[in-house]
Order: sequence, then C-alpha cells, then structure tokens
Amino acid sequence: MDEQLHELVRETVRAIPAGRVATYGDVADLSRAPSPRLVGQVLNQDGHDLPWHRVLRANGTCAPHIAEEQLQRLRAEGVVDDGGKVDLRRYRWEEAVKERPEEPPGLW
DNA sequence: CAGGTGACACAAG
DNA sequence: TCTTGTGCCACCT
Repeated sequence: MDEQLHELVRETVRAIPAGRVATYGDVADLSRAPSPRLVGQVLNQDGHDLPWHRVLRANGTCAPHIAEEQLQRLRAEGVVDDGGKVDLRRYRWEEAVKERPEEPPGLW
C-alpha cells in the first residue's frame, strides 16, 4: 500500500498553518505525490481529521460540493473569500511558495 | 487485465 | 476574466 504516501500527504496538509492555504499542486509537490489528483483522493478517504479546507485549487477556488463549507471554515480562520475565490497571493502558504522555483517577477 | 473515476492543472476560445 | 475542453496519473471496481 502507499501508506507512506498517504501519511506524507496528511502530514503536509496538517502542516498548513491556520489562516493560510495551499494548492493541491503544492501539497502534491511537498508530499512528493506523483500527481495532485492523489492529494484529493487521499483527502477524500483520510482527510476527515485533516484541515482539508486549507487546501484549494491552483486558481484559488474549490470543488462545488465542498465550496460552501470550505469558504465558511476559511472565513472562520481569517481568510476572506471573494465570491468563492481566495487571493492566493495573500493567503498562499509561504512554505509551499518557497518550493516554487519560478515566479513571474512583473506579476506584482 | 481492462475500464471508469476524480476534492486537479493547464491551454484555448 | 470566465467558461470549456483535454491531459494526467494513480486508485478503485
């Protein structure tokens, strides 16, 4: 089994500080997951005890079925959402960003 | 062994 | 900027 990977993903998600968010891709990269989809897959099974609400898509949105609770929980942690979207530039987990090798300099 | 699925990401219109 | 469509890659049936 990929119990190792599962635990690794859970560790990564659990490592996300309150009031901060990370994308599935970032979690996948930090947890050495072969694909971001695995992160969602793992969360769907073993994410009950994890702050899964701190994990969202690359564009700052989240899945439809969980979006409401996602934003609600995020709001409770101090993360403001804009029409169902969160400003990743503001709330993106620093550690996750650190792993990103390239960022457009003129984006800011 | 083969087919279907998904809590994603990226490209194109 | 938002909406679709396609690709991905591992997991499940």
